[in-house]
Amino acid sequence: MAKLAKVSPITVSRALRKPDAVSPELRQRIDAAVHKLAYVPNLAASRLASSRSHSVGVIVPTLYNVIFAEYLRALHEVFLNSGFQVVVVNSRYSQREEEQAIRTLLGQRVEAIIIVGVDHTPMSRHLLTQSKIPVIETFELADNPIHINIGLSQAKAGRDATQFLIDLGHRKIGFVVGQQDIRAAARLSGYKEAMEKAGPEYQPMVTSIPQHSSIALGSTLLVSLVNHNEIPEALFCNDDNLAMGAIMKCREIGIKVPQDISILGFHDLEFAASASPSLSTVSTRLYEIGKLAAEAAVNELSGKRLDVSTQIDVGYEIFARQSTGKNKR
Amino acid sequence: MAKLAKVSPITVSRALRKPDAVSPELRQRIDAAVHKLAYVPNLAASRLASSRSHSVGVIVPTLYNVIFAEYLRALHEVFLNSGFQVVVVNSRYSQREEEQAIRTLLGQRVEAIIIVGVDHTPMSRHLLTQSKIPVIETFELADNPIHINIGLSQAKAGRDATQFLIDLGHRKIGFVVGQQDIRAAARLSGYKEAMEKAGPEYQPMVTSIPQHSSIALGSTLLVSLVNHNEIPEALFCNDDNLAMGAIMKCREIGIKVPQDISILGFHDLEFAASASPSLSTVSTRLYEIGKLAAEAAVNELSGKRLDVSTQIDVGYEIFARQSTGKNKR
DNA sequence: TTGAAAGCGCTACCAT
DNA sequence: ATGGTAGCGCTTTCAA
Repeated sequence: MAKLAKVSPITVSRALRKPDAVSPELRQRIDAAVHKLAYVPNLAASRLASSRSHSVGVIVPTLYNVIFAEYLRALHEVFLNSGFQVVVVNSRYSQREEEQAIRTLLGQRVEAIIIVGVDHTPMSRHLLTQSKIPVIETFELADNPIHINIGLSQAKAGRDATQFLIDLGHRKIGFVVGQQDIRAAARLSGYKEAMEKAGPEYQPMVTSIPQHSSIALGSTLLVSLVNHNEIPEALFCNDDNLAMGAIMKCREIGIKVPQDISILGFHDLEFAASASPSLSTVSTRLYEIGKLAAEAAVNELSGKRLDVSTQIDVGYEIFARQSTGKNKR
Repeated sequence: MAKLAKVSPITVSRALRKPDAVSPELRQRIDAAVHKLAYVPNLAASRLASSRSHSVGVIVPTLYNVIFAEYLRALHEVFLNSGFQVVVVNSRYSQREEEQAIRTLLGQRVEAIIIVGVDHTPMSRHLLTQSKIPVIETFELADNPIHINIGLSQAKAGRDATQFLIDLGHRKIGFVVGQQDIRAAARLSGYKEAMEKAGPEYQPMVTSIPQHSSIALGSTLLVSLVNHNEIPEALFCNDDNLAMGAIMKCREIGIKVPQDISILGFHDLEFAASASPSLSTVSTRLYEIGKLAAEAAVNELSGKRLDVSTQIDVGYEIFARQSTGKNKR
């Protein structure tokens, strides 16, 4: 490469990184050679020599549904604008794979890690703590954050969501979930707490099929509910995908929403507001979490270490739309 | 690190990569030091020295909806099982960002690239061609594949889908699309071709809002259709997200599907079969494309270069479900 | 503005 | 089974 352009390697390096520092003639010779050879600098060598990777790592539990879409969008927007490449790794809801992902990302010397959740294997925690890079844990609130933590109390959200259904006059309230990740378990515990507090006639009913969440799974879950139990007066679904599927299955088999059954989702995914009936749900501010997380990372990296708290509770909000209503039974 | 365990660096390297090649005592000393320091080998150095990255690059146009979910799932399954790390990069439907993604991935010396689509900037093509690694272009059929190509004719699928609606007796058939990527344009051209061939009373009606596809956008598009035109007898939606949104909006405003309007989607996404009414759509075998692509890459990399064609047409299939029916108007 | 020398942290190769 | 040597392809530092 350097030979083809008849310059020294260091000049090539400079021409590629700061073209202004090189004379026009040389730059042109180099550009020609670069193009001719389809030369792409070896990032491994570059990273090794400069000990900068210009990349950040993002770990999400799934790429197979739309739950983290807005979150990822926010992360991409902020990081790309700040000159960082975003490496997305999918832990597939497995702490083992999450630990593997952390190793991979640290091995790549990403300059920050944004990770969903606050529960990790002891080894993961250890790796993250020792890594000396900014670590942003998101979506939940940690008792003991590794570093920066931006999220909301999933248990509290679950409790309030359940109370919202109780306040509508419902007693038989079911909880519906696919594979039970940690945040689902927290919401479930909030649900149980609210039910217990409401009185003995509020019996928890949990329906679960351990598969990754999807609209189709929501339909399947509703069918299994219909087959096995009496139909509850209200359903608290672990996410909007399940809620949407449940609504559609209700429609198909003639159960009216919300007259016969109230259905409440979680996350306020893109389709919730435009569904028919529109979906009542708990907004978790997915975009905002991503934006704050990325900004926190960028701030840390620029050394600006702002005076903001290391833990941010973004809260949540219950949107009462058409899929829930007062108990009429 | 090596000093802490009092062994040579090369022994550390061996202990980490093939523990069996090292005596138990040393291995133990090394493991202890590794853990104590939370040591993670620098992949940049490893890659540089070994010129192996053990990773493959995947470029998709979006991570913000569910279209590529099954495809990604298949890729992950095959590659992880074969010992490759999967690096997913999002080109956000931009050829410029796609070229950037290619540079990044080649810079990382990924061992193969799986990329959605067959249209790239000349520079992208050049980089890919010169890279000497397996390149798998997916979803479309190329006249001139860079290397391996697994997909289907989007134009033909669009034509047949339109013909399917024509055969149901519909004349006023609309085409609905969000942001117009290349595959959407191909399907649109197929639609126009079928309409033209059907006769002069078949006037193409295209409704488009250049935003990324979502169920919500489908609702919005249907509203704009209602506001601006007479309502068509049938709607060919560029993907199931839009179709789903359109169906829900129809329901909301009292248009009966399929009695008043037939709605056809594309891709057979996870929710299509369980929607209510269930969604007629064109299955594009998302999982199969991903699986074949990953297997082709793994084969190439293992030198087994099988005797299979370098281009595979996986075809497509029209699923006539409940959202389409004979024209009753 | 350009280049020479040194070294980033690993692994391949060859010894022992 | 273990280690010494060299070198991967860049960038940093210092000189010219």
